[in-house]
Amino acid sequence: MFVATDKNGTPSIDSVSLAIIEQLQEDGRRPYAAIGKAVGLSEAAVRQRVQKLLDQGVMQIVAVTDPLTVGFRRQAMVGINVEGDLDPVADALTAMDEVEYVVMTAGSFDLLIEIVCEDDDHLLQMINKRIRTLPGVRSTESFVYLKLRKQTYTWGTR
Amino acid sequence: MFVATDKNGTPSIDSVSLAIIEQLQEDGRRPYAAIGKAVGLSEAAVRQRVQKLLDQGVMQIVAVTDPLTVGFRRQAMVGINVEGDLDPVADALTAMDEVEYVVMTAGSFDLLIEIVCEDDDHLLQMINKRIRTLPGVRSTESFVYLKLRKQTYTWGTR
DNA sequence: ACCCATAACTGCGGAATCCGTTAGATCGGA
DNA sequence: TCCGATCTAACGGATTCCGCAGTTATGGGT
Repeated sequence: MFVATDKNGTPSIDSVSLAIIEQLQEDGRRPYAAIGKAVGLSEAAVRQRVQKLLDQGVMQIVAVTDPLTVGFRRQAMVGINVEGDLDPVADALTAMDEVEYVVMTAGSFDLLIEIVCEDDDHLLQMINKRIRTLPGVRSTESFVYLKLRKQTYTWGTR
Repeated sequence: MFVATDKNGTPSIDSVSLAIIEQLQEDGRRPYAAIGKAVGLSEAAVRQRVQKLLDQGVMQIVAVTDPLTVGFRRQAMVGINVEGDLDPVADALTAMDEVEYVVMTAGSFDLLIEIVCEDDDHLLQMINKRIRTLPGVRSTESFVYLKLRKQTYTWGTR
C-alpha cells in the first residue's frame, strides 16, 4: 500500500490527524463520533484515519503504567558508547524483550536505552552478559530507577 | 474513597488486574467482554476494575507516538545533579509542560528527565533558563535525540 | 486542460458494545 | 453478626462499532 511520506521517508501527518492524535492522547477510548465532532470529520472518516495511523505505526493506543508503582521489577536507563556503526547495536538491543526504549542521541552517550527487569540479578545479567558483550559496545553506564515522578504522553496538547 | 495499599502506600494490584492491564497494553480499545473472557471475569467486573485502575491513576489508556516521527519538535534526555533534597527540584520539573518524564535514579545523575521542545532555541531556553537556574541544581548534561528506535509498553506480557 | 486512478469522505443499517442498574451470592474485617 | 466490597447474571436502552456503497477530492500523466 502507498503511504505518503516526506523527504525523510517519515509518514506525513496533516493537522487533522494531529488533532485526532491529541484527542486520543487525552483518552485512548474516546468514541470516533466524539472525535469527529471535535476535529470536523465524520465518524467513518475518523475511524479510517485512526486505523491507518495504527497500521503505519505512527501511533498506538495502549495502557501505560509505572512498573514500580504496580509493585515489581527493576528498571534502569543505560547509556551506551559504541565504536563504528550504531545501527547493528541498536538493532540487537531493539530485539531484546527487556529493552523498552532505544534512542540514538547526540552527547556523551551514543545510545540511551531503558530496560525493565525482574530483579537485580536479572538487571546485572542483562547489562553484563547481553549488552556489554554486543560487538561494537565500548562502554556502558547504568542509572537504576528509584522513583518515577512523572510520565505523560500529551505533547501537542498545549 | 478507600483504596487498598501495601505497606509502601502504593495501590495493591492482584494478578487479575495485572492480566487486564496486559490485555489493554496489547490493545487499549479491546472490548470489556473480550478482556473478561481472557482473564476469567464477567464483562461488568472488568468494566469496574478498569474504571478503578483509571481512577486510582494506576493505569492510563492513551495514544502514544514518536514526536520526531510525527515530524516536529526537538527532544532530549537531561541528566541532572542536585545538592540537598531532590524532591523540590523534582517537583519543579514535574510542573513544567515541556517535561514529559522525571525519574530519580541511583548513578552519576540524581535525576533523569525527558523534555520535548519546539526547536533548538526552545530547548536551549529550557535547559539554560529554567532548569539550570532551579535552586539546588548543581549541573546538567544533555542528550539530544537523533532517532527513536524502539518504544514499547508491553512489560508483563512475556 | 483533460482524464483517470486512487485516496478520502459521507451516509446508512445491522451488529456489537457500552453502561447503568437490578438482585443475589460470597468473603473478610470490625 | 453486621457491613462493605466484589463478583455473577441478566436486563434494556443508548451508544458505538464496522462494513459497504456511493460520492467527492486529489494528484499525476499526457
